[in-house]
Amino acid sequence: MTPKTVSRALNDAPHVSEAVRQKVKAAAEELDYHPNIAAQSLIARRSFLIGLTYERPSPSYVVELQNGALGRLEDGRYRLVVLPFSHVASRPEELGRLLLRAGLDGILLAPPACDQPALLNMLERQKLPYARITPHSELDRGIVVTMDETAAGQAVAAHLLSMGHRLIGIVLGDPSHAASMGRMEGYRRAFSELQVPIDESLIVTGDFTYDVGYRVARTLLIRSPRPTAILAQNDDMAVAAIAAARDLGLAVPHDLSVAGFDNSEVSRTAWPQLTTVNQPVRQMAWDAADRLIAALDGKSDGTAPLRRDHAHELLIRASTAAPGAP
Amino acid sequence: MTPKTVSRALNDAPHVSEAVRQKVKAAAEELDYHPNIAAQSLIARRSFLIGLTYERPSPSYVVELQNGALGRLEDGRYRLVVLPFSHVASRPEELGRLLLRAGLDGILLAPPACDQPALLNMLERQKLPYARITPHSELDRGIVVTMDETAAGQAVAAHLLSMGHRLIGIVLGDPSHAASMGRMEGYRRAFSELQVPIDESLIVTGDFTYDVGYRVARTLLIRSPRPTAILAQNDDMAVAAIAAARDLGLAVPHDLSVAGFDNSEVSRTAWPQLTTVNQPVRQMAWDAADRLIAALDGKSDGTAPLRRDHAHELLIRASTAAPGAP
DNA sequence: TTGAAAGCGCTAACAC
DNA sequence: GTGTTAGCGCTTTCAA
Repeated sequence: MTPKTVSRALNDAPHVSEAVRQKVKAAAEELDYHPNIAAQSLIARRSFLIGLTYERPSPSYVVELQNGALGRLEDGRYRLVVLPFSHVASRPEELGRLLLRAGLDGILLAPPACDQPALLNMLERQKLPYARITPHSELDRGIVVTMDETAAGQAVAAHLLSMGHRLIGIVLGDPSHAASMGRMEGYRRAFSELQVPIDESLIVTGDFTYDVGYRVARTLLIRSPRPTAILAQNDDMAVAAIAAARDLGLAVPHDLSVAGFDNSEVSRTAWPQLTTVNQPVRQMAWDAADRLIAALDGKSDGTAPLRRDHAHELLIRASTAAPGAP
Repeated sequence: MTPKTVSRALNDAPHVSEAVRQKVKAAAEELDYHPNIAAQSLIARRSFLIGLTYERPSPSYVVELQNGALGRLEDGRYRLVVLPFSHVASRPEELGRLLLRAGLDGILLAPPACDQPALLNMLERQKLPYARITPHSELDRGIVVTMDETAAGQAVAAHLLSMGHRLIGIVLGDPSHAASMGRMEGYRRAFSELQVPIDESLIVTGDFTYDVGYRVARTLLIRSPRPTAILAQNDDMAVAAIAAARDLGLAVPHDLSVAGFDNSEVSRTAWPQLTTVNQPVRQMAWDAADRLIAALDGKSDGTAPLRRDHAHELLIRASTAAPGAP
């Protein structure tokens, strides 16, 4: 019984008698033997490691992202390495070096890293395959999984307008996330469709966090005339807007309607429950992992499109109503 | 210039002239050369991979855990592999096999995996080092980072009792998490210290999730006499209790005080903000990673205790008040 | 169906 | 300070 025979038996390779295979497997089990992955990787020229890069957004987003990817990886052949990285926009090469040094077979890029051309250039130069989750620029580059943010933004803005709101405060997210601009563009379309002018002074900038969201929402609510609705670019800021309203003695949705974005956990546990947009993060992450792995395994049939769009879903809940509604 | 010289230069090993070292590094930079980690691992007999295992609890807990560990790993030498696993209690050997096959150097175990003796046995048999985060049994086994759940439970229960509550509903978490029992024990101590009897019929069992929390909290609130306060074993269930109260027309904290556990994001964004207990998850995860790595690098000085306790912190916020307070 | 030899990319140990 | 040799644990030839 030579090493090679054992190798064949354990890997279910052909040219081994069934009897030998059984005996080898039994012995391996008995001895708690596990092949050395480093040695296998050295030969295969693969690490069986997939990276996931994102930038400190809300916990629920991160977990959805991870669970989506892990769902696809669950046969255990590939392992998921998490590589969060802050301030990508100001130092894309640094992230690139980190990723290239991590010995990955492929990488899943969430916003805003997926929108850094300098980073994509580095990865391509080193032939490190990547899949981009909801990028907003260069949509033809690499494997892309998207949701039409503009259409989603338009849907939620149209919802508020259709209920009669005209003075609508807008709380933008971090401007370095392209999602922010895409959603804003959707708002503009909804307004222009109804020929309602946008009051630019009612647009304020947050950074997707609760604390900053609270502050900027408050500035909107102490204005006169006061907006009757607030469009927040994510749920955390929308919840913050509700808190700011409450602290000013305003009732939601009677005095103020609030809509969020993301359908995060907090949008359901908030009170009133948030009207928001569901971004199928989990499915998109699964899809991205699926196609990245297909590419790594050489199984992409070449005919599959590189880009795939997932649908958004407007979830109308209790935080929005007609102005002054009971 | 032989391979070995290059190796020495790149690894900042001694016995290389500074001139050569510079030249080698410049060339490596120029060629985007990165050493093959698999080959290095094969020699070093280390993968430089740390695993993190947990069971689908709240997103904020998971992210705190990861960020704590990643904070310690940030020099990039070690990488973090996430390995969530459901229903550990019913199949610990399956998780053990997964971990042993993942080629890890060490593993961070969060609840409830950290409390599975069968799992610990497997890891020890294979000499896979581990660190346990807030275990509740066999506290002398391996590297342990804990918080005294009983003391924390006692603190929060004492808080409610001291405000005059006597009819207190208790919403337990998943009984397979030992934390649940530890916290309950703390509640009992607080009651017995004041010689207040516990009404066992006011104890209900949830599973740490919002949805089940809502259901069981509701059963408490439609009882007569109705409890004046609810002790929930985590924040998600506490928020659910608030929602159930609201849906029954009860005001918090006027008609019902609610206290949670965990100081999760939702405890701050809820309304009213939750009285809760801060578990320093992030610091504990950092500490666990720190000591695991010290052990892997052979740098544990042998004098450091294997177990380290972190302090809890009772956060009194707006969801608790004296019974009937305005 | 099985085995022997060679080598994946790197570095420890030992010359020089 | 630098080079040579050997080998980490596994699998791919190719031969038996």
